[in-house]
Amino acid sequence: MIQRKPLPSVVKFTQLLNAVAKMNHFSSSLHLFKQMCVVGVPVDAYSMNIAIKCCCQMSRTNDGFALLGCCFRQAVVPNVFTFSTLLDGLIREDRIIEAERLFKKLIKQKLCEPDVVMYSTMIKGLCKFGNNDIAIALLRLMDERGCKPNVVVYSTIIDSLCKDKMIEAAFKLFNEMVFAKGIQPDVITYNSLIYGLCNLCRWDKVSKLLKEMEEDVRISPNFQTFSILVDAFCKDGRVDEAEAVIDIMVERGEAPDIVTYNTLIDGYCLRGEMIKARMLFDSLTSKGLIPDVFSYNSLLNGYCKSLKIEEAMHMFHEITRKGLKPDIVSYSTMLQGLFRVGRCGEARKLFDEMRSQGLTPNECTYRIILDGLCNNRQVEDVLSLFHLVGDSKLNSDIQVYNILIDGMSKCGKLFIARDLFQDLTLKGLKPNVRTYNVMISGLCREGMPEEAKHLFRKMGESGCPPDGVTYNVLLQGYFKNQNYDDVEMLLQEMDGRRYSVDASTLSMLIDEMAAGSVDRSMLKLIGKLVPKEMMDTSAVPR
DNA sequence: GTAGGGTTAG
Repeated sequence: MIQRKPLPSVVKFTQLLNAVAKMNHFSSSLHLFKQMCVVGVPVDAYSMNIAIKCCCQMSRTNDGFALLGCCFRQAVVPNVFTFSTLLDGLIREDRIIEAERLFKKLIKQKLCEPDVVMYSTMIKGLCKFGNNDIAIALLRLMDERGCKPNVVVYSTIIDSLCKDKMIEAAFKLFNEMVFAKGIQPDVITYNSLIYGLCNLCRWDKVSKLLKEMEEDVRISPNFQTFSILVDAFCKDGRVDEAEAVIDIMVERGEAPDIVTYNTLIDGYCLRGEMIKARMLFDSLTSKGLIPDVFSYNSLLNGYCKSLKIEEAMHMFHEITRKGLKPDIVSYSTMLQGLFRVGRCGEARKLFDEMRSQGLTPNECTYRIILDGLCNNRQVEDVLSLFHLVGDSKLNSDIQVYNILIDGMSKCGKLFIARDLFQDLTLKGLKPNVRTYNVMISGLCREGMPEEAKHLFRKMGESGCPPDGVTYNVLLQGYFKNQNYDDVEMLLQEMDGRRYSVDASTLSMLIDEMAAGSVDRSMLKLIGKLVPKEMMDTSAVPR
């Protein structure tokens, strides 16, 4: 094109730029734009906007602003498209303050009149930063200023409310859109609502909404809708329902991809249903799909959790045989599995292999190793690793302290656990509820229920109120230390906060009742603390 | 005869 004389029109060039950009080849598109400038194509706002868009999409919004400068020099007048693109770029880069500043400046200096797209972009930015209320205020404002909100504007806010689990507010806005404004929802609006409902496990409402979609001839569930459902069902452990959704996808020609199947495989693995997981995995190739590292990682995790370490190891080697490369997750999963069955030597060898493959342990790998060593009572190794890592980012993690405090007290090194508990505050870390729980459990284990009680009382004041686990741990500690005087008060407090006893506490309580250490007057209270599921005797043969 | 905004997932 650039060799033709005369040069093709800027429109022809712009079509090319746009086509390349639409294929996500932003740097190529930008390169073409630069060449256009060099050969003297008279660039206009259209082509300029595509070039700016390319910069923004590559998270180089500053370069986009530089191009805006070029606009002014070449007497190309930026328009509402230009500014919307830049505004979107800032928001993509989480530069919300600058985005707000730009938006206000555009209005104040009348550089352009915001249209519905610009408002929706700004609203998206506000939502992204948790300002749903301000986003709604802007929705009202645009309406007042004579710019009619459309389905995109509403859907943006509805989606954000759904993500923040504010489902009632989302439906309020949805009803306003449909009934007060007469704006028809589309499949994206529905997908956001379905996602929100799934997240809250409101399955009855989900199916109601799906029916509503089916009845509306203009809208039908799409690939995304089904993906949301598969994912949500799996997360809630309802893997069979997820599989049914996949069957519907196949029927409807919305071919599930490898990611969809991986979700399902992972769902089975998390439930320990390894036979089903494996069958599904083995059936992938016949469906024309090739397992990726994620597929393997789910299986590794499943086999390791089911303590089928040989099978896990076999699949691990299979990754390389299939021409894939095990990633940090594959290695970390295998390490966890090996530690779990006490094969520390092999774990060490695998760790070295991992490093020789150029993989760097991440926070998760580090925690797995610390936890694994603790559980295998390798106290010296744990401590030397911890000190070796020193004051780095890896050790600025409350979870690391939780593992170590728990590990040390379980290995009979309560004094180390206590020191760690002291030290973490010095590092600017805040103990979370798990930190307190492991520390309280440790103190009870070593016969110090008074100190445990003291810590327990301190939790509320420290802005970290005890949870159900804390109560269970402390209750068990009181019995273990024959500290019967405090039991009743603790039980009453549990009842007041609607916490219940867990299975191990319950079995301990039963033993204590049999031994006569629980006063009969407490039986009613204890009864209230036993969750209904545990009372279910239908599974117990008579 | 060309440009900008909203949904899922490891």
